Amino acid sequence: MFRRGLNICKNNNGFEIESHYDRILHSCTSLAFLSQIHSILTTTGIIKHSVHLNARVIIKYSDFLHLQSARFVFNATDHESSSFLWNTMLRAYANSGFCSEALEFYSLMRKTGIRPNNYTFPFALKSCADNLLPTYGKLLHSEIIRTGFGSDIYVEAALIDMYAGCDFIQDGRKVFDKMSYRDLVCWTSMITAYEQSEQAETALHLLHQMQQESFCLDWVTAVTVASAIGQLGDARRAQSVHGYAIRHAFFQDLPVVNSILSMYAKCGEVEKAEIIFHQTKQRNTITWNSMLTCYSQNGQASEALALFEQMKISDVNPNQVTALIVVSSCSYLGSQQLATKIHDFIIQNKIETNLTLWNAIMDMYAKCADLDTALRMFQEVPLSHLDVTSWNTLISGYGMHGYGKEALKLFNNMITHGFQPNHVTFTSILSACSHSGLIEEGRNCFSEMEKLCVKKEPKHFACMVDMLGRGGFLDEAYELIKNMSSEPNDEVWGALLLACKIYGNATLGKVAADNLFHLEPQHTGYYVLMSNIYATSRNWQEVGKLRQDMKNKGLRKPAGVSLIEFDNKLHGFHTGEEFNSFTREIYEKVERMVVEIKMVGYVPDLSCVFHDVEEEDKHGMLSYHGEKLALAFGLMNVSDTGLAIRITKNLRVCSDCHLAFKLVSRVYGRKIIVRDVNRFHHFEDGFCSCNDYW
DNA sequence: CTAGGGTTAG
Repeated sequence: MFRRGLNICKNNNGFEIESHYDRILHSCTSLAFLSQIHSILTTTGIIKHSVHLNARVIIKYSDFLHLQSARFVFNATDHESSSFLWNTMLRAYANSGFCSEALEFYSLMRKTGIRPNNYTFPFALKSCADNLLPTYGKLLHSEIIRTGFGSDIYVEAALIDMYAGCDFIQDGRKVFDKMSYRDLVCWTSMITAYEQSEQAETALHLLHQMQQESFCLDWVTAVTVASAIGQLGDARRAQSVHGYAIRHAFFQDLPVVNSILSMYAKCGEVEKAEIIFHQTKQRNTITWNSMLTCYSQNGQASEALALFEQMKISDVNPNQVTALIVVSSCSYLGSQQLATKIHDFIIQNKIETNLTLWNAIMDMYAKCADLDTALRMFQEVPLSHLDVTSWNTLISGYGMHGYGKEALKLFNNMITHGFQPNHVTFTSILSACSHSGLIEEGRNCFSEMEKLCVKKEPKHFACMVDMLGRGGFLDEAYELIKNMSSEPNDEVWGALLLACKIYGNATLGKVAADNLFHLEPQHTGYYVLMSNIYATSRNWQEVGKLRQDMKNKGLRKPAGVSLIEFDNKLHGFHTGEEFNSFTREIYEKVERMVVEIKMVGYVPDLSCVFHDVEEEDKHGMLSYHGEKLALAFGLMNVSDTGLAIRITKNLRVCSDCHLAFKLVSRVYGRKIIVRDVNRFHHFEDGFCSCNDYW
């Protein structure tokens, strides 16, 4: 009935039929419905008479990523005569990301003798950018000039995008400069090109020029500008973009909200990002991910994980990006229970795990003291599918746990299997050697760097200085620094300073410290280290001087926090935690703990106390160290004695706590795993896996 | 009758 009615109509007025179906196709939202319409159009023969409807069906199929059906429609048409349907098919390929198909199709078009026009080139160019084919793009450029379309504004804009996409910003700029007329889109394209290649200042400079030519930003430009300012981390200019967006009512557009949210995140303005996040009622996955990133990038990993719990019960679905952020937050916190939970979530929600995410999960397990799982994941992937990051992750994981020999084996395996190591590989292997005291092996690796074509960077020297310094080769370490080809940085001097602390070498320590105070005057850790060196030699005068120096500069010792997982939650303990009903019990436990380990020979190591306070106060301050509170909490709550008590600390564990933990592990018969900023310590029966070498 | 610039992660 339906069909006959249409046929009657068609006989009366063919044009009306066409626009009728055009409307139906336009509002078509499912592939099944589209196929139905398509078959009606074919059997009635309506489609034969309308080039326009053919084009509409092709585009519609490509919207559903059914390029085969689209191509089928194209092939059935009489397309020899004009370039219109060719352009449509090319558009279908290009806009759906089928870049190589698009380019193949373009060359077929040329071979068939169809002349490209101003509509053809933008689509062909787009496929070069997405496909990173600068050579082909340049070829097209000369063809564009030859065929006389070089000053079509759409073609020029596409050229700029193509060059930008292929990382040839300068060639894009040449096109831009030659344009006789530019509209807002061209300006935005050029500005985006600079922003994407991390030339934020140039991007903003161009924006300024654009405004002088009386163009106003639209919401797309605003997004790009927000991104550029985020790159610079300029909180003042961030505020002004925010204001501009509000004044021009761009805040209706979610992409603008998201880009401003992440701009604030990159400027370290967590509170402002939070306000925007809470004000936004219609959030999408990007909104959530931006806020998660904000927390994770600003050192608030626990907040990120808490937000993730909220996201789970929201109506928005986490994706691969979400997984990456959450996984890296968990790596930072080092909680094994959470690691398993997050991994399960990824599997249950069928989040596609590419190699990047796979490596991140491996890293999470390694940093949550579950090396076995990390290794299993590594072995699950065929060798040919692994990348350098996979190897680096495992090498550094083994290194952190003090398995230097295994790390070296992995490193050698990697070379044997023909993988090209990079700068991260050497940082990992050198620090692995350092943690295990494998000095000779470390020296060998270091000297092999040139042969393996990896440039020696300051951080590699820092690893070497750390390794030699811990091993007691202070002079060799200092010589290495003096012979560096580039200027030694704070990491290098920091490693030397640490070694001087271990060996109580105040003279060399002062050399390192003076360099550090010059390079990083705001970094409190170095003042603390140097004054610890003075404190060890009871040079209270110098300790006082340094402390006054810090006071004058308004510096404070960073707050140490120790995290312990219990009941699927993380509990944080700060040094000098306030006394309340909850902590009272814990303090009492610490007191009992100290009494018990004193019976097996514990003598508090007072050198860890920074301030030169009265001796009896010092005892008090030591027992209030966050890691001791966390340990007491663990002893009270982790009732399964076969289970290790796991603690993560944001600073280095101090030597007093290290000693206390060893003794607690013996007296209480408990395994304790501590991750500090540098490495893992596995305490068991009075010993630590680091062999007191850390 | 067909075209272009955009947000998160790494």
